[in-house]
Amino acid sequence: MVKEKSEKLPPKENFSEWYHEVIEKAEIVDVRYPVKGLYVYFPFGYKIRRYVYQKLRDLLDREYDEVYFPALIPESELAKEGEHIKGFENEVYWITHGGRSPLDIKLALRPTSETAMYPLFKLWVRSHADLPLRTYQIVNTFRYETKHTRPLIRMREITSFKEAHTVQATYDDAEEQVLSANKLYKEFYDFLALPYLVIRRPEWDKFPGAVYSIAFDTVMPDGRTLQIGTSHHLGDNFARTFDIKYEKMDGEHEYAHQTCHGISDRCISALISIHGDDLGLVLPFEVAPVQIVIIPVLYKGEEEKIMELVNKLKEKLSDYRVIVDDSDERPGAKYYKWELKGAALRIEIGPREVQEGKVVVSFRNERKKFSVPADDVDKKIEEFAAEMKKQMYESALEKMRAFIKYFDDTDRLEEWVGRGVGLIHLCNSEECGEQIEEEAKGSVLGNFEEIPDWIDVEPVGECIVCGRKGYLTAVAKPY
RNA sequence: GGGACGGUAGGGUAGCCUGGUUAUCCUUCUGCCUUUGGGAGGCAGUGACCGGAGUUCAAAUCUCCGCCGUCCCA
Repeated sequence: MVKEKSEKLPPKENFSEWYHEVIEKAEIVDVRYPVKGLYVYFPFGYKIRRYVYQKLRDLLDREYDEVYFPALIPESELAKEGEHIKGFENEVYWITHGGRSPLDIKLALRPTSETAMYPLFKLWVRSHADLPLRTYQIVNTFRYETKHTRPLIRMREITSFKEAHTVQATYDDAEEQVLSANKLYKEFYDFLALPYLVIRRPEWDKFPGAVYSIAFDTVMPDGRTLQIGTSHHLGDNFARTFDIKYEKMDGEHEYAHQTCHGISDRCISALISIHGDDLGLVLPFEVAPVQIVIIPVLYKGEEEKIMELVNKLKEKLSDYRVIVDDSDERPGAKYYKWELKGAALRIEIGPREVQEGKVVVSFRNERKKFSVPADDVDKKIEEFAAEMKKQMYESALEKMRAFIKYFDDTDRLEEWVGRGVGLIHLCNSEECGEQIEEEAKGSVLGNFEEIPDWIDVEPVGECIVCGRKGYLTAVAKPY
């Protein structure tokens, strides 16, 4: 008889509830910190963060240098770039006092670091030989969000903002950098087995101060989209504001061109949301805090023989993050526990295995179980990890595809948006964009920068609103 | 910005209308016994009325203020 257990998660179809429960029960973040929009990473969640961001660091370290800039920005710098400050002024936290004395110049808690970094970039960049300058930092940023805050999705303190900032000589060089950043993001999200759409944000929704913005969007299990990466071409807008010039070979001075690109904690919320299932977390092997859990099935009188095989195997698997769960619980309870925590591989060892010299292996993602000779397991781990990731990616992509549908009629589009992503042809005028946002009760994410091969729609067609030339555009309800 | 609702152990809750017993139940947690191939059982134990003021012989319960949170509308 199956008893309804209170520790059971709500089903994933009930996504919002599932998400909050899994984040607490699997010990990702503690939502009980007594300030709205600020969250605490549990040790377990912080491990996931560390492994995910380690990958991001490894990718960036190929061509960027890590730096650190202060968290406080003087008002005078923050306000220099007109468009930029307009985009952020309603969400900036201000430090107005030092002790009891009011400050002469207020200090902003960085909402993002352009205006912290670029005054120094002016000093760092002197000649063409200093370019390209490629830097990144992984820091916390603050935004006074008034809309519904959500753990890892919309936070007042973004705890893990990876922001890269580059300086190039020419517009084209900077454009190349944007493309290279996109490539890097693809590698990152492929590593996490997360599918994405690469979309150019409409003019009215680009990063404040940018020439154009490209975003990576993914689709959450409820059909709403989540922006999980951005990359912006800043042209020479900031260079003119902050006077970043370089001396060319011929001795002339010219304004530099810049890009910036960011990834935040949202990559972790996507990881949890997209791969997770009714039982809890499902994580790619590489970022699972517990890659392998060994569960001894101890029968009376045979404990010693069983533990002998368990310990031998643990030794052989010492290259991985392995846990032997020999706690005083029934095996079934342990299976559920480690499934909740997203342990990628489970190995069961009981009297049968000792007798046959085999072990039972179970994949977390598809929960299939099979026997492997005990002597071979260690050599098969990489193969298992790769197989699981492939399955996870395929399953995630299949789900995303089901959320994406083309429409040539706004009524049907409206019915769909909010449950999934609508594709339409749309011209790039703001009037048509606004009209469609109103009618579809969603947001125009923008034109496809790259159309995935599984989308079988013409890239160009008649604008659904005005009939002029329109481009393939995504409309959705974003987080 | 406007409105509605809420705050009782680590989590979820009952009690509040109609003030009065040792504050209910589930879960978690600790210890012991027993058990172990998909959430076992028994016994014992730890743990709570958001803060302040007021009314009253007596406040989780009624009143006011504060703080925090959730939902809805702009």
